Amino acid sequence: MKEVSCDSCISKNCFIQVCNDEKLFSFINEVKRTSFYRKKQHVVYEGEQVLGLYFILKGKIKVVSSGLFGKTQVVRLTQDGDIIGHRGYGGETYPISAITLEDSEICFVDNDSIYTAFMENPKLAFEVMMYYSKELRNSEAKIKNLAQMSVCEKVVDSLLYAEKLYLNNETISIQIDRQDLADLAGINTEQLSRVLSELKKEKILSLPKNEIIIHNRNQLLEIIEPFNITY
Amino acid sequence: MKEVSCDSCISKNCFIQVCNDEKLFSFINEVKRTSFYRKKQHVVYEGEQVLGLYFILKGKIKVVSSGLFGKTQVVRLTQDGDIIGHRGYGGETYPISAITLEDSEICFVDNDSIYTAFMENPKLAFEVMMYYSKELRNSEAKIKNLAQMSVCEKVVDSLLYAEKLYLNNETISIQIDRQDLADLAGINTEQLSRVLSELKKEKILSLPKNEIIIHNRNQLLEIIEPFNITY
DNA sequence: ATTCACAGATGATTTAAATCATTTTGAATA
DNA sequence: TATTCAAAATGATTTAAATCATCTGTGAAT
Repeated sequence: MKEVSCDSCISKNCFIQVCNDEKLFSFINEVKRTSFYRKKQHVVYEGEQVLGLYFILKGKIKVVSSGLFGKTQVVRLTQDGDIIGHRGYGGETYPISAITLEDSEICFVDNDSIYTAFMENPKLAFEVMMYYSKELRNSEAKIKNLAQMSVCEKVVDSLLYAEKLYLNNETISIQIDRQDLADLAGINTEQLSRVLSELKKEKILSLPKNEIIIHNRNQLLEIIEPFNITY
Repeated sequence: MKEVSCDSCISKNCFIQVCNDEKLFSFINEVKRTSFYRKKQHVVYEGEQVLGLYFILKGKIKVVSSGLFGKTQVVRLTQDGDIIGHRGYGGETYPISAITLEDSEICFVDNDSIYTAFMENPKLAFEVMMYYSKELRNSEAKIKNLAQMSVCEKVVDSLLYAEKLYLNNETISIQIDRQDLADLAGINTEQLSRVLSELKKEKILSLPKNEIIIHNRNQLLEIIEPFNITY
C-alpha cells in the first residue's frame, strides 16, 4: 500500500488539513505512518500503552469499553477525520479498544511528534481541543440518555446517532450488526430485536439482511422528541 | 469583593498558573472577571448562549443536564482548577447547567480573549485539550458504568467519585445531599437510601446529618473491584 | 412549646427490562 | 436441493429497579 502524502490527501475533515499550513503538512508527512486495517481489526487494545494519536483517514470505527462477563459498551462511533487514542501525559494505557467496522485507513502520529506539532501550531491544538470538547458534550448527553431513556428510546437514539456515519446516498441504510447496535444502546440483543420488529411493523424502517433502512426519520425523531437532542 | 490578580493567585491548579508565563498572566488578568457565587447558585444555565470559559478559582460545582419530568442527571462534579462551559465555535448554547454546591469564586474569560490566549500560548491550548481529553475518558467510563452497574454499584462508584472533592482531612466526609447523589448515580433517592442504609449496617459508612462519612474505603473498592476503575 | 415543612428512611406494589429458552430465517456449503 | 450454521426473532419467566405510599426525625417558624 502506498502512503498518501499530506499535501495530496483527499481527506477534507482531517485536522491537519483544516489547519492549511505548509510547514505542518511536511512535518506531519515526515512523522505519520498510514496503515490499512481490515474490517473488525483492532486499532488500539484496551490496556495497552498510549503511544500517540490516530487520525482516521477513511473508515468507520467503534470505540468500546469492556465490562463484566464479556459485556461490552460501545461508547462512540467514529468516521473520516475523527481522532482516536486520547494522548496521555506519559505511561498511560488506553481505557478503550478501537475496532474497525469496515476496511479503513488510519494515520498514526507518535506522542512526541504530535506535541511538537501542537506547540508550533496553536491552531491545531485548538482544533483538537474543540474536538474533544464536542465529544465530551456528546458523551455527557449520552450519560443522561442512558440513565433516563426507555429501551425503545435508547434504540431510536442509537439509530439516529449511527445514521450520521452512513449518510452516503438518499436512502438511509445503516450497516451495523445487532450486537454492536445493542452495545451502543446499552441494552441486550433480544430487546433490540423486539424494538426493531415493532418499528418495522409501524413501517418506520425495514430490516433486510445486514442492514437497517430508515424510511421515516421524522417518526424516529418524534419518539425521542421530549429529549430534544440535535442530531 | 476584591479581584484577585493572576500573579498573586493562590490557585495551584488553574491552567493559567500551570503555564507559568508572565505575558499570559497580565493578559488574562486584564480580561478575566472574578465573581463570587453563593451555594446553590447557577453559574451557567442550560440553553443560554456560550460566551466564554469559566475557571474555578475555589469551590465545588455540579454540572447537570435536565431531562424529562424534572429529572436531572449530574454528569460531572468539578473543583478548584477545573473548567466549565466548553467553548463553542459560535452561537452555541450550553447543553448543561452548572450550579455551585458551596460558596465559590469563579473567573470568567470571554470567547475572543481565551482564543487569543490559546493562539499565543500553545501550551495553554494543550493543557486545556488534555483536560477535555481526560474528562472525555471519565465520561466514557461513566457511560459503561451506567449501562452495566447495579444500583448498589452505582452508588459506590458515585461515592468514590464524589470523595475526590472532599479530601481535605483524614476523615472522608462527603457533604452532598441525597438528591444530588442520586442524580449523580443515575438512580432515585429511595434506592439510594436503601443502599446507604445497607452500607451503614455493614459499618462501611455512617450517616450523620448532611454528610456521609466513609469508614472503610477498601470495602467500597471491593464492591466495584470487578470494574477495575482507578479513582 | 407546638405546629409545620422537609429530608430521609422504609415498606408494599408495579413495571420494565434482563434472562432463559425456543423457533425462525436466510445464506453458505456440500 | 438438502444440510448446516449463525444471526435474528419471538415467547416465557424471572429479577431488579422504579414507583407509590407511609412513616420518622430534625430544625425552623410562629
